[in-house]
This record gives sequence, structure tokens and C-alpha cells, in this order.
Amino acid sequence: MGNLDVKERILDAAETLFACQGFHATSMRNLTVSAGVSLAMVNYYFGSKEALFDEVFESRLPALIKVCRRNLNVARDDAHRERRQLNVDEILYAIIEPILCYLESRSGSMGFPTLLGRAMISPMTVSEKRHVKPFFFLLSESLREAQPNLAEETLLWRVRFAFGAIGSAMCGLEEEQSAFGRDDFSCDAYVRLRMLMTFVVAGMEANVCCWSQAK
Amino acid sequence: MGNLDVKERILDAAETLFACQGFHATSMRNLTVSAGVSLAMVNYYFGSKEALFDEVFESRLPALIKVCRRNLNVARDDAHRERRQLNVDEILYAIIEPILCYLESRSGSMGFPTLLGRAMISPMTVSEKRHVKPFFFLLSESLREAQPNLAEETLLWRVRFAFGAIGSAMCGLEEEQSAFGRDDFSCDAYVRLRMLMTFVVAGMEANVCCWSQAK
DNA sequence: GTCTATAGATTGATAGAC
DNA sequence: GTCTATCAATCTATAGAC
Repeated sequence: MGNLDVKERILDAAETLFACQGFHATSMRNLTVSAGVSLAMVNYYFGSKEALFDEVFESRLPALIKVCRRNLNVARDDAHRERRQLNVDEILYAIIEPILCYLESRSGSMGFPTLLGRAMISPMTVSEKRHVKPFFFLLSESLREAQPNLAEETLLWRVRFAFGAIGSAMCGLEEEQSAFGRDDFSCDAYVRLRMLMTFVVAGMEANVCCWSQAK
Repeated sequence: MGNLDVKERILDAAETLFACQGFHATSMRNLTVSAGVSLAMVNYYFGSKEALFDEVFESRLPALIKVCRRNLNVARDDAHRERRQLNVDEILYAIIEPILCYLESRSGSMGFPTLLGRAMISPMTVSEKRHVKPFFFLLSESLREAQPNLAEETLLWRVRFAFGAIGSAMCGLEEEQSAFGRDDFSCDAYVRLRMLMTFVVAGMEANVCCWSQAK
């Protein structure tokens, strides 16, 4: 207790509040009260509010990226054994499944999934984007192998759209329900995963000529 | 000059700054200096910062929704003449084309598209979601006609994913480029429209069974 | 209608006791 | 390590002169 306990409590509270309200709408007082620690502790352990924000990502992301990379390698080995290329859906599953499910199972809290989702779709700060950069590269580089004939511009746009869809599946669930007045949204992670995979795989594999001349 | 001029200048500045920095990160001073008016003018014309935020939407959205509705009606009449149902891609085009292109052509500024895109994907406030609600209903109700066999839950999730993709196509363009270190993203509205339509139509029409048992 | 000046509350950060 | 008390800056909103 003491040292690590307080640090961890601050990180948990920051994760939740930054996820629900965003960086600027969350005050230090708001945050420290929620964590049950005094105001000075944030600066003592993290230096500043911004440094705390970064630390939330840096304390949770590496493990997640590692899982994605491992999944990709396993899938790639399987494909290699069968003497074929990696499929688009295998790539997407290897990366999306951990993002939606590994995170959820870790603490039971939806804090970090929501925060990561927000970072993926928020146009906000470069600081926020910095943390999701690895996912962007992982996805685009893996998909380039599987879709070598797709124009680079098209590939990058599609990864971008996929990010938007993934982020939408991860954050603002309750808010959205109440805002749109629907409670038809299931929050079960595996339902979401199935829905999301179906949508994104189809979008990513779409025939380019399909909509070349709109209207 | 005078009255309307100042009001409009404030609205323009608010549109741009709320779009680029978000609501909480934009201060009244920041905003009034950018508009070239004094600090008191915002409260004189709009009452409060929040009321100004709402007014930005209320002064720009109705015309846009009207165009979407009219496009839908035209497409529906065409389909009716040919004695067939409206297609998914016709519905999506009727709504997405104005969002991406009508907005862009209005003022040349990317302010409002960016702001709307942010509102579509931001999990933030219910206040923000309130303004995009009409689009959500317009899309989900129109698509229900075209895809009567799709489960309600699936339909709503897909509209949600579509929102994420649309929002991604509209906001944070420059930031994304610099953040990801790529300048392959074209910012031409019609290139974006074509890319987006291809992706979203495919996702919306995806075969449900495709990914029923993930892995 | 438009301004300056300022009130009143809240912010992030820190000094200093323990 | 942890706290309270407080600083200096910034915020939104408003009062009052012109």
C-alpha cells in the first residue's frame, strides 16, 4: 500500500474520467476527489496533468499491442503452413479482437476501451493521436500484404474509416443509447466484435469499381 | 453592417474553433479575439458559451437536413417509377453526398464539416449528440425500408459504424496527416466521397453469416 | 450596439508542515 | 509520501460608460 496504491488509484480515476469527459473537461480536483487522494499527489507522481494523460496510455498500451502482434504472427504462421497469404479478415481479427475483448476482460471497467476509442476517432490533439499511431501502422502495413493491388491512397482511407468504426464500437455506448433513445444496442463485447468484424471486413474488401462514378 | 455582421463573425469563429479544438478547449477570449469583436458581444447576442455552441448547429443544420430529405424523396420517386425498392447505396448517397459536399461548397471553410464530423463521432456530451440525432434517424429509418430482413440490432450497429466512418472522413484531416506522417490522404471532397461510399455501402450490405462464428 | 473594466468562480501547480 | 493552504493565471459572465 501507499506508493503504488495511490499511483494506481490515480491512473484508474484518470482513465475513467478522461474517457467519459475528455481531457479538458476533466479537472484535477474532479480527478483527485474521484481517486480519493489529495490534489498534490498528481503532480508528485506524474508531474503534470498532461503527463498523467500520457502515462495512462503508456501503462496500458504496450501489453495490448504485444497481444496484437502475437496474434498476427500466429495467423501468419498458420497461413504460411497452408502455403497461402494472410487474409484480410484474419488480419483484422488479430488486431480488433484484443482491442475489444482483451481490454474489456482486464479490469471489468470500460474505462480504457472508451479512452482508446476516443483517441482513435477524436480529431483533437496530436498528443492523443500519437498513442494510436502504432495501431494505424500495424493495420495499414499488414493489410498492404493482403491487398497488394489496392492503391495506397485507397488503403489508407479505408484504414481510417475502419478506425472510425472501431472507435464507434468502443466508446460512448451508454451516452449514445440515451441520446438516441434506443436500448437496442447490445453491450456484450462478443456481439460487438461480430458486428464490427462483419462491417469492417466488408468495407475493407469492397470492390473499388463499385462506386467509381458516383450517381 | 453592425448587428448581423458581428453575429455572423462570431458564428464563423465559433464554428472554426469548436471544430479544431473542441468546446472545452476553446475559451471566450480566444473566440472573440479571433472574431475581432469584444468579449461581451457573445453574451449579448447568444447568452452564453453553450448557447453559442448550439446556435452554430441550429444556424447551419436545417438547410443540410432539408437537402438530404429532398435527395431521398427524389431517389424514392425514381425507384417508384421503376417499380422497385430504394437501394442501400441510393439511400447512403442521398445523405452522405450533401454532408460531405454541400457543406464544403458553402463557405470554402472546412469549419462546419469538421464540427459536424466531430459531433458524429465524439462520445462527449448529450448536447452534442442532440444535433446529429436527425441524421441517425434519417439513416436508420431509410435503411430499414431497404433491408427489412436485417435484425434491428444489427441495423443500428451498422448505422453507428457508418457514422464513425463518415465522421472520420470529415474531421481531423490535416492533423491526421501530420500525426501519421503520411501525405497520401487526398482532401478533395469527391475523392473522399467515393472512398467513403465504397466502404460504407459494402459494410452496410455485408452478409450477416459471414462472421457469425468469429475465428 | 459596442466597448472597457471587473467581479466571482475555477483552474493547474506548488510551497511547506508533518 | 501525504497532506493543507495558497498562488497566479484563466475562465465565464456582467455591470456600466458611451
